[in-house]
Amino acid sequence: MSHSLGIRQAQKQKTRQALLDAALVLLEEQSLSSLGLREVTRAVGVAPTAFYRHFRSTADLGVALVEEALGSLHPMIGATVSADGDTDERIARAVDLIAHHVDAYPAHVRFIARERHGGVAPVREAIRRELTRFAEEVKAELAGHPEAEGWRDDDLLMLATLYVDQMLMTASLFLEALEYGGRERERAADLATRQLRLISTGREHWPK
Amino acid sequence: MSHSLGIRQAQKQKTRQALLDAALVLLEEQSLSSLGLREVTRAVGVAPTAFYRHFRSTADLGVALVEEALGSLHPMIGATVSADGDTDERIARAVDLIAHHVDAYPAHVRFIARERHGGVAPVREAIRRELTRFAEEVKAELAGHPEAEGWRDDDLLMLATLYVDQMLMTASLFLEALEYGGRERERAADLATRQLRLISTGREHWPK
DNA sequence: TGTACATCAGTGAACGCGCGTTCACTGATGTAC
DNA sequence: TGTACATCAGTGAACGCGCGTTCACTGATGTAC
Repeated sequence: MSHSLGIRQAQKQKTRQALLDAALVLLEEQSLSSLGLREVTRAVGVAPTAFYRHFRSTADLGVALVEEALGSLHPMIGATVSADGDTDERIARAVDLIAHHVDAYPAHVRFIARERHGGVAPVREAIRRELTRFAEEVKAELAGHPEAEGWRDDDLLMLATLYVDQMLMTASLFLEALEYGGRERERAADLATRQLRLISTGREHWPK
Repeated sequence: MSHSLGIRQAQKQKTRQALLDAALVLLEEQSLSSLGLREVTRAVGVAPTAFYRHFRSTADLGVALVEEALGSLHPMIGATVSADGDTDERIARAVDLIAHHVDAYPAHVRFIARERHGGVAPVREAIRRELTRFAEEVKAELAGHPEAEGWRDDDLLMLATLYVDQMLMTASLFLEALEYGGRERERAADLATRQLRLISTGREHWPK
C-alpha cells in the first residue's frame, strides 16, 4: 500500500505492538496461562481497559504472538534445508542458522517452546497448525532435491516432521546455553551436529 | 521396613498424595505457574492452610510431581531399548510400550511435556536432571549391545539423547491422539515407527 | 479552506472476588513412666 | 494397663492485595459538505 496509515491507526498499531513486546518480556519468567492483563498494560504504561481495544483476552494476545514468533522463523526454513554443498556443510550451516536465530529472537523461541505444550488451548492449536505448515514446506523443499528420488510421499513428510522437531529441540538447547553461558553453546552445537549427521546417514541408506 | 507407619504418618501421607493427585487433575487444563494453592486444597477438601504442612509452595509440589511422573516412566526405559528380536520387532515393541504408558498415565505425560519448558524454574531443572539421568541409563543399555561395538562414548550419549527426546515427542503425540480420538492413534504410531526406523538405519550405517 | 458532526483509542473510578499467608487453636495420636 | 504430658496435622478467621471486567467519559482524529 502506498498511502500511509492515518495518525489514529498508526498510534493504535504502535500501542498494540507495545503490548505484544511487553508480554513477550514478561513471558520469559512465566507462562501465558498465568500472565495477567494488568501486568501487561502496567508494563506499557496504559490503562488496563486499553487492553480490550486490541485483544479479547491474554489467550488472544498469545495467538497473535504465535504468528509473530513463527513468522520470524519462516524465512529461516528455506535456508536451513537448502541444497548447496555436501552433507556436512549443509548440517553446519543449518546448526549455525538455528544458533543465530536463537541469539536474535530468544524470547520468541522460548515462547514457542513453552506454549507448544502449554496450558492455553487456542495457543497450542495455533502453534500446531503453524508447525504442520512448516513441515509441509520442508517436505516440498526436500522433494525438490535429487536425494528425494524414489521416496514415498509419506516418508518425506515423516522426515520433514523429524527435521522440524529436531530444529525446535536444538533451538531450545541453544536457549538454555544462552542462559547458562560457558561452554554450553559449543556442546549444544556439537550434539545437534552429530544428531543431524545420524539422521542424514539414515536418510542416505533409507530403503526405498 | 517391616513396622507399619503410625496412624498419624499414614494419614499425613494420604493427604499429601491427595494433594498431588488433585493438582495433577487441575494441571490437565492449565500450567503449574497458574495453579493456585487454594484450588488444590479445595479439590481435596482440606483447609488452605493444610497445604503448608506438606509443601512450601506450588513450585515445591511441582518438583514432587516430577519425581512421581518420571519415576513411573523409569521401569519402561529398560524394556524400550532391550535387545531381543530384530530391529523392526524392537521398534514395534518400543512404540507399543510408549502408547500403553500414555494410556496408563496421561496426566503424568502431559505434566512433563508441559513443564519441561514451563514457567517454573525449579521444576524445569528437576525435569532436566531426570532426563539427563534417563539418557545416561539408555546409553549404558546401548553400550551393552553388540551393535555398540566401535562406537565412541559421546556418540552413544548423543544417540541415547536422541532416543529420549524422540520418546517424549512420541508420547506427547499419542497424548494429542488420545484427546482428538479417531484414527490419530494409528497415525501417531505409524509416524513414530518410521522415525525410529530412520534413526535405526542411521545407527546401522554410522561411520565409526 | 472552514465548519459541524462522527468516530473511537485510551481513561479512571468502581465492583465483587479469590488469592497467599499469618496466627492462635483443637483434638487425635504418640511417648514416657 | 493406666496416667500425664508432648507432638503436630489440620482448622478457621482475618489480613491486605491485585485481579478481570463494566461503564460513562474525553478529546484528538477523521469525514462530509
